[in-house]
Amino acid sequence: MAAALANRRIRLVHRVGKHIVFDLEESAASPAAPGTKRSAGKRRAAVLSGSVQWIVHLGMSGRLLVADPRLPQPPHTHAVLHLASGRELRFVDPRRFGRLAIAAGDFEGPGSEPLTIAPEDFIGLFRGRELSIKAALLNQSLLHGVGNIYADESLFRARIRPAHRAGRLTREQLRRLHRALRAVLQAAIRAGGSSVSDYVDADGSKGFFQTQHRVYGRKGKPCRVCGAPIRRIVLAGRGTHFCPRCQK
DNA sequence: ATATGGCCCTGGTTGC
DNA sequence: TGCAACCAGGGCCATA
Repeated sequence: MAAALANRRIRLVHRVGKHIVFDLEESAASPAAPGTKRSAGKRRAAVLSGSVQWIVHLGMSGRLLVADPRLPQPPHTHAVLHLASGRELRFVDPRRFGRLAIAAGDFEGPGSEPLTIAPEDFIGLFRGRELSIKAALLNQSLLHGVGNIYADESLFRARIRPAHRAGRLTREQLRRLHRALRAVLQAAIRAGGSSVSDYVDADGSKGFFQTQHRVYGRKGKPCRVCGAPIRRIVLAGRGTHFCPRCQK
């Protein structure tokens, strides 16, 4: 991975599902550094030619931080990229659920993008499926980019029970869910994300969408719409929060 | 093909 | 107060 990243210019940083994608420019035929073993050159040529992407998944506790190299590296710093600016791009991840990878310039997640999928296609994703709508929302090969918080929040806003079988929802319910999911994701992005425990952006700044959560992390607290206590169950192995009165 | 559940991993919280 | 047990969760893998 280090060989694939060396001397590349970062052209663009974007997002595919939950993955952060760095598009890297082809290396400018940079001569092998003095001391580089020639024998390794041939095998690396395939990786080093053509467009390359660096793929980062933050998992639960991962952070990408741009920092002054004179600052001490925090614990659990697993990768450090030395930038031409003199600063460092650090990947820090205490729980090690994050992932780093190299792609050949064609990385795309398996699922559809919730912010751009057409309503009919969204409805079609769930047809005939017997799993819960909550589990379906978390399945990255159907939709990518939706995690536990935004699954719960969008189901609340669409007034749908998380345990409801995905394939038995009405078209109207799925249309509502599609709209709610888009609205939740857009609002969360505007707010800089949900810093429930670990998430920060590249400057170390926390997001603040967690102040707008209506069900996630509010077990036992009154529903902001009807006042009923928010319930928490486990679905698809994940904590799942909903209002027993508002969500049918 | 589809669905489910265990597992990884550490820091924060809870309970005694 | 101090320590241990427990819990959180995204994705991969084995299993049904």
